[in-house]
Amino acid sequence: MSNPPIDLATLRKGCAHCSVRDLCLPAGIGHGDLLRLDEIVKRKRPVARGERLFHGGDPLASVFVARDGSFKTVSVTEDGDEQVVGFHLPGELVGLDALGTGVHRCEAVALTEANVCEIPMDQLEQVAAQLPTLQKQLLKVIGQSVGRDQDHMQMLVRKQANERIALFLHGLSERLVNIGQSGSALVLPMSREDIARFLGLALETVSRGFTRLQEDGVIEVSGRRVLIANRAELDRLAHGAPAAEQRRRGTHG
Amino acid sequence: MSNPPIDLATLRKGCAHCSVRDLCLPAGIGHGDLLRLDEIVKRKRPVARGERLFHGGDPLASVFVARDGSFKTVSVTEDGDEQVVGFHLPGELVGLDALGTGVHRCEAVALTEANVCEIPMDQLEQVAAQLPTLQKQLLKVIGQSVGRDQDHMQMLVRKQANERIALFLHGLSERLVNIGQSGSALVLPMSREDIARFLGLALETVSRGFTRLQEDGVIEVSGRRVLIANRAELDRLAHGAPAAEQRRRGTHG
DNA sequence: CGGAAACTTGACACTCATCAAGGTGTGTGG
DNA sequence: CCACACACCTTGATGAGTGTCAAGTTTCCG
Repeated sequence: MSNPPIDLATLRKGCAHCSVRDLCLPAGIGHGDLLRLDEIVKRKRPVARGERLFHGGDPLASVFVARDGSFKTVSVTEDGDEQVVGFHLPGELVGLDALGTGVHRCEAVALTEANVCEIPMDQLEQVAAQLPTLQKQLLKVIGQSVGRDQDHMQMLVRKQANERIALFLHGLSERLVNIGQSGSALVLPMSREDIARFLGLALETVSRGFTRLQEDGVIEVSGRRVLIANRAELDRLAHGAPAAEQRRRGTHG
Repeated sequence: MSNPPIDLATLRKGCAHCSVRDLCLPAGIGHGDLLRLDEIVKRKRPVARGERLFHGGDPLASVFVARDGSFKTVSVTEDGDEQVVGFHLPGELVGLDALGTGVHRCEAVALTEANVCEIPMDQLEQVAAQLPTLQKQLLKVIGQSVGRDQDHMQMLVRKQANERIALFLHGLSERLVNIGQSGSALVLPMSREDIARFLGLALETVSRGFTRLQEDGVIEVSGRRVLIANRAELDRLAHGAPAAEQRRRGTHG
């Protein structure tokens, strides 16, 4: 259990120097007030792949944000199979599922090694009550989380598997751009099975969908590496249009 | 456009006398503070079936709560077809979809004639900043809304249409009990088509699902009137078990 | 290098979307 | 009060899409 020096350096850095500060709770908060927030943020040592931030049934104690790395939240049914409720990139709050009842209904699992901030909920509420800009920003990031959930539903109501997959890649790419990463050369942090459980599909269907998109020249896939070769076409597919190939032949107009 | 006297009487009543006060924003707020909240709540004249509280693209001005009656929120794709994002019963906040961006991504349509409260967002934030219990309750009702969205996803990932339908009835019944209505003799405020667009199914599939549940003795259906005849069986179906009939014969153990 | 996990591909059955027609109920106007 | 129109719901037939089972292949990590 040795701490590599890089950790200590990272741990010392406050929100002011964080790469996702403009997306996260600190966004729009003045320098002085930021220190108030900084005080209650716990910067934890790296979390290993597969580790959990909380389990289903845990009482809501803190919300979490990854500075880097990503998470999935899964809800485990009594029969033991997992549903993936969401994927969380850096800057996106994790743990809001417990806001309603005070008890987590999901568990948050690290998809990669990750550095996270932990923010105790009671302290967050206290500070938010004193800093109107923080309160406003808190509502905003919660709202963004609601927006992602609705995007998720938009995928799930699509009846065609390929539409769901296209929409998934489309949205993920968009979110990666938001945090300053490439939107066309992705490395998926999650497995095909995770994607399947996120999209309500069989994992084989996801695999076939990726293959199909590659055959159609929309993406290039190599395991978890995905290159978006034809963004316009991906967008079209995501919005429910049939593949371009078919459009020319059949459904013209 | 005459105002029947019953309206005036209703309009005068504040949160303190509202039937859903324990579920809505006033929950847990002391009598004195409640008056502060009451001041910013606008109680509007009844909304007719089919009327909209806001449209997609509208800037977030207010959030709404029905005192009675129900709403759906739908997101309209560019191709013009609707997806039903949620159903909203009395006491459940409507309009939170705009929290993230400040712009509504859905539109809220009255399913029945309804009486609603309108709460201007800027004033709500101001008052919440001054009343910690209100801030806390606001987060809670938002969290409950997030929870309902996750319930919605739980339906959508189910691969069997009948599971989705069973889960839908199960959840709706539960919510009706919450607002003091019968959980076994429901009158659905929404059409089969609305349900279909909510569940990601064809409307015919929903209709057949209802028929099937009736044949199996789980419910009794007559148009929008639904009687839950065998709650245990409904719960079982909702949780992914095969129908009891089949269980005895085939999948024993 | 070996083993396990992750991913791909194939074959087949079954569910469900779709198209089409008929039935039920409700409200409006004669 | 009846008749008509319209929206809503049910039912049937059929084919396409996808889940499932079953091998294989690749990648990753120890």
